[in-house]
Amino acid sequence: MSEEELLIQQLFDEEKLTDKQKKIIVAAIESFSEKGYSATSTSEIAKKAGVAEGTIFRHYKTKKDLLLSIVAPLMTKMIGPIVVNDFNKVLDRQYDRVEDFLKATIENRRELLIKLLPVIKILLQEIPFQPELRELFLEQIANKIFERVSIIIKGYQEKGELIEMPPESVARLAITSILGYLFSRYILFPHIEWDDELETERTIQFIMHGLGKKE
Amino acid sequence: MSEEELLIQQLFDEEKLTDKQKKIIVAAIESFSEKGYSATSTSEIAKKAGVAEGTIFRHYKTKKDLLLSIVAPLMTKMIGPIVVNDFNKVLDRQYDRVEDFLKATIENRRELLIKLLPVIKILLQEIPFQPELRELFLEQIANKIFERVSIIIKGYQEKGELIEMPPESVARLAITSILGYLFSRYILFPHIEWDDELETERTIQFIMHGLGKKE
Amino acid sequence: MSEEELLIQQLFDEEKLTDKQKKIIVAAIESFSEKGYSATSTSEIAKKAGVAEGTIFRHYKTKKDLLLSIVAPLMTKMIGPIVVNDFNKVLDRQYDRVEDFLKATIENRRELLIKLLPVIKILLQEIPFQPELRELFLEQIANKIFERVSIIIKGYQEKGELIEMPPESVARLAITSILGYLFSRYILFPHIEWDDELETERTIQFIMHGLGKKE
Amino acid sequence: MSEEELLIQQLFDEEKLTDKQKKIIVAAIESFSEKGYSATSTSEIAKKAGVAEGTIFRHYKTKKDLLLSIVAPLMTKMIGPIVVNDFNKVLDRQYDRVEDFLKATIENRRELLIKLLPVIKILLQEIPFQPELRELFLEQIANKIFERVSIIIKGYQEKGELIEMPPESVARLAITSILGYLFSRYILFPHIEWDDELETERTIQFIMHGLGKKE
DNA sequence: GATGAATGAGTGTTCATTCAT
DNA sequence: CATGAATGAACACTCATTCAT
Repeated sequence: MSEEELLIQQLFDEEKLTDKQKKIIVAAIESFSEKGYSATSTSEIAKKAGVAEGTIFRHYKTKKDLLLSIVAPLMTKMIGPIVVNDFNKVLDRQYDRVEDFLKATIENRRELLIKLLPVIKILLQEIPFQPELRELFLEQIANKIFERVSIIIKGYQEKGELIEMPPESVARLAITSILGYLFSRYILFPHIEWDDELETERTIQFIMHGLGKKE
Repeated sequence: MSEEELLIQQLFDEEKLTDKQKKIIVAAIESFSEKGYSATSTSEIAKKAGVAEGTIFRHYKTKKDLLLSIVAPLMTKMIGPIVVNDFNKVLDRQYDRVEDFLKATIENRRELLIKLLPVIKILLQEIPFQPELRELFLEQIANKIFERVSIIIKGYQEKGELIEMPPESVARLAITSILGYLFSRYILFPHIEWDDELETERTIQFIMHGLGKKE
Repeated sequence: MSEEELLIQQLFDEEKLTDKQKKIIVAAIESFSEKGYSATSTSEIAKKAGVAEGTIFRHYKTKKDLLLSIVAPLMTKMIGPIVVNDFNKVLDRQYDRVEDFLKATIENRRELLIKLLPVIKILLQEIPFQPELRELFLEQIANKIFERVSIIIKGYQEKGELIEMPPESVARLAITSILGYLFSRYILFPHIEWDDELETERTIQFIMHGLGKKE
Repeated sequence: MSEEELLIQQLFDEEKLTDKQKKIIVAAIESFSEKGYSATSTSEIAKKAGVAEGTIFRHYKTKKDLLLSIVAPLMTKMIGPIVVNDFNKVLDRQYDRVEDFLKATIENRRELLIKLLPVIKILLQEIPFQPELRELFLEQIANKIFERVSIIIKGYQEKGELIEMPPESVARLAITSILGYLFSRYILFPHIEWDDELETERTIQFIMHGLGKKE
């Protein structure tokens, strides 16, 4: 729980959350990611959080409000820094090769990613059904990231490190490969033993060189 | 509707479905894929199908039963043939190069895939929450496909067409790339104009050669 | 089942019952007496009887019809003979003493009573809730029996065998004692070992001499 | 209604019942005893109680819970005092003769019994179908009462007031006679005019001396 | 005569939300 | 602020009954 609380503070610290609010958020994340948003009842969240049912609605006008208040900061607070911090390093030529950039990005975000996995899962699950979420996502992620990423990609393309292909396609292929790994790893086959470092390596190798054998 | 009916017949033909049953299935697929399984009520399905609510439960004991009866045939009827028909062609050396195999597989399944997309969407959405579904999926797909695919992959690896990498990893990377494309194409950004043929080509190229530039 | 079938024939023989009808009756008796009339569904009866749901309603217009068709013959066919046969024997002075009459009546009806217990249980359970049943019961039993019994009782009273008390009260006390025994024996404490003969003896003794010690 | 409210308070006073809870209980008792537990719907109770249907389920998890919460106190609160208060008086030799004991017991409980009759009716009706009820009944009544009653009976037997017969049989005969009277009086023939005092007298006389004439 | 698909009102129960305390 | 009783619409599901086959 205290592990989760840290995550909560990382995601939600700026707005001052009361103790009860934190408990509600933690409980909601747990339930939403386990059973899905629609299949989770507010009373269940209240019970798990140890607060009265009414308390939830004092802080969040509706259930959907609660969902948004969980998922929105993920997009604004989490993705933002990645783009700004990490990408700037790339733009500052700190990584000569794409591999190194990818590796570094994944590496120093892995722990955070795993911690955030429940929230990411909620986000991915609900994006198809919540127009507000989709729009928020498109504004915050798709556009911002693609904008930045395009520059990076173009940079590497100019250096001859990446093939000529519209940056959006490059981004799509790279990102879905990484998310595909996470999906297989943590949602489809969580019970299998994974050598995470090796499999990350392979995923990066795949992104860079594909499956075809070089002769 | 008649388009959808064709799909229904393709997926469900063996069991003789009554007229009302078909209408229920069509309505359920539409609603489940639009709003999600949990957020769809049986009364809504009944209204959309133009039948009494009781009629649903005469044919499907529970709501979950209805979900399974929609999604299960997708796995047994759809994936089966792909494995058996297409893969046999590969084993029979009809495709010399992996590219050709991938292309042919995607190409002649594309229409079906698009038609089945709502059902696929339902499947992907509910797998994380329905243990029965996950198990069914693992039995029907993961195991059967990986078994077959391993042979094919090993074959190409022996021919020097594919890099040395455990077949499971190869399969995972290839498959998630394809599904990632479909997810981006039809779920995340369905409103963007896509040049499907070109993007398929790129996805295959990516799978084969990655993003790194050959010099 | 063949045991029960005999009972069915005894109760229902005159009207010619089809095979299916018999099965319905047997199933209904079993379910009604196990779970009560209201808590038993017609579909359940149909399943237990091995007939289609519609078949029940071909023979019995409504569920209540089915109930009445089970319980009514108990009153007309069962109680009738007791009154006519046995009571006539008493009137014919075949039993000098009340004890002997009671003993003989209970004795040679015991097996039948036990077999009919499920139906009796249904009758007792539903009398408070079904006005039709209550009226039928009052007409068939209360009035007919009390009429006859009054004569018998008056006879024994004149012989000085019974105390002076209005015959209705005498009848009530005697009958509830016997039914109270059956209720304790078969409904409240069926799992206890009972010495039936002894306990019947005691019940009769109680009816005749009460609990007070003669000095 | 205010009459019934008194009853409610007598049965349920210890737990503090809200106003709505009382109304629900009163309505449930009325409906259950009029139509039986299974034939009564929760919506009907809600309507009669003037509360929302959801309110019932806030206080009682299930419909059966409501039944138990009505019937259980009858056993613990009603029967308990009888056993403790009245029986102690007997043990304290306050009643020399069994008749006096029986008379006093019935007399000073009659009003309460009549008020509780609806609840008693529910109890008697549902005992055959609700295993929980039967067990509760056996624990609370059968065992506790028989234990106490045995002592009393043995006491009177030693004094030569009661015949030699196993105390359980004595208890069964006495109790079913009293209940048989109540059943005839209030359930089977409530519409007939009864001289209650006289009929109670007769029932006691019957229990003590039976129907046989002393010469 | 027998079937079982079809019905729609009704079942017990849960829901998100409100509001007096 | 926080509570939890209260709500009534909605929920998944069952019911007795009908009727075309």
